[in-house]
Amino acid sequence: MAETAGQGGSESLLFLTDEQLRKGIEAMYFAYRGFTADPDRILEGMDYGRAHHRALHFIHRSRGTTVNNLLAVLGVTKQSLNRVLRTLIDDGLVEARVGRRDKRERNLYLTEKGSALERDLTDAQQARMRAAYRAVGPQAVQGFRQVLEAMMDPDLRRQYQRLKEGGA
Amino acid sequence: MAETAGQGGSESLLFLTDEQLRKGIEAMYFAYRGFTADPDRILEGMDYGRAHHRALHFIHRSRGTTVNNLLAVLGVTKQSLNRVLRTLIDDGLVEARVGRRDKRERNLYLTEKGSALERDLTDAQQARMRAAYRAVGPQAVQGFRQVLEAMMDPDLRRQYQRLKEGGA
DNA sequence: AGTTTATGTCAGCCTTGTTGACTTTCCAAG
DNA sequence: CTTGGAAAGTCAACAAGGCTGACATAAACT
Repeated sequence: MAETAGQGGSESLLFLTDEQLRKGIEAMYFAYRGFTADPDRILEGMDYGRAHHRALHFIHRSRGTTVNNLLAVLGVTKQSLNRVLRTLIDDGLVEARVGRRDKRERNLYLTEKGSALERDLTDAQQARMRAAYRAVGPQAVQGFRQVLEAMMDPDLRRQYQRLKEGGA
Repeated sequence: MAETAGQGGSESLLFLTDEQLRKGIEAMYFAYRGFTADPDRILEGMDYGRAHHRALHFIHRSRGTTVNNLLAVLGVTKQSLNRVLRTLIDDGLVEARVGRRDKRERNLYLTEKGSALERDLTDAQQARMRAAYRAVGPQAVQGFRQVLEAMMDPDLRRQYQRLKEGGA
């Protein structure tokens, strides 16, 4: 019953049952724990946490981005971000240059030290993902990305797509 | 150079580039926020949070499970779980029956009230996932699940697979 | 009888999120 | 040139949900 896929009509819709959706939910939960496990392991012992990782990631991703941009991407309050950013700047991982056009803005850059940590964290996280990708092949990876994108809130999807292109 | 895909040999491996892996990481991050957004919305205002949702979910999923089992699935300390479980029991959402064979164990069940809340939360979360699944089709969903499963820690993958079957 | 297991609980700490209030700096429009 | 609003920073207080360590009880196992 329910041969893999590819009939003509409505695809049998067996993949939309309550049970299948539950499995998807659980898969998402367990996989996310794996997803964060490796960087968390590196961070513990340092004075940093997952929030610092996220800041480093997105500053690396959009060099010279402003605080406001970062707030929009991360979806936290400026007080919450500031606590994290403060320590990263004080510890010399992030540099905040006064904006050239608009001097109210701060353009954020990773220092050498910041880049080094970001690289370590990303390497760890990518290693797991690379192994998973390799294990399942490009076809499955494409499906993975499609489903994730379809699950995002529209605002976040826009943020996500903006990142894929270039741009600070 | 580097035409799309599908040569004979090793699939060109373009899907394993740093950039592709980074996109995957970001997709995971943004999608997870969407994944939790709807139940969180329901919970806020009640005295409960995401931790209560998880407990309700897995108690529903494995009726009569023990505290120890739940601890293993959730991967938190008993003190942390107890805080959550305590309120759920006191509020009459969860019933803890003394084990029949081993009286040290507590078998956990949802009450009517607990089931009702669990259903609301799951409905909200499933709605988003159903929409996403429907938008991308069964082929993509299969890939989605494959990648997630490949990303899990081995222990968690075992937990996950155990849930798929039956069993308390 | 003594040990181990399952559970519960007290106390205290940390990270990371929140709100609210207030300041400084600076751009831009009137 | 003044004034309103935007960008950023900061202080204080609080909440959720993790954590550790210590200790208590009941039941099972040896």
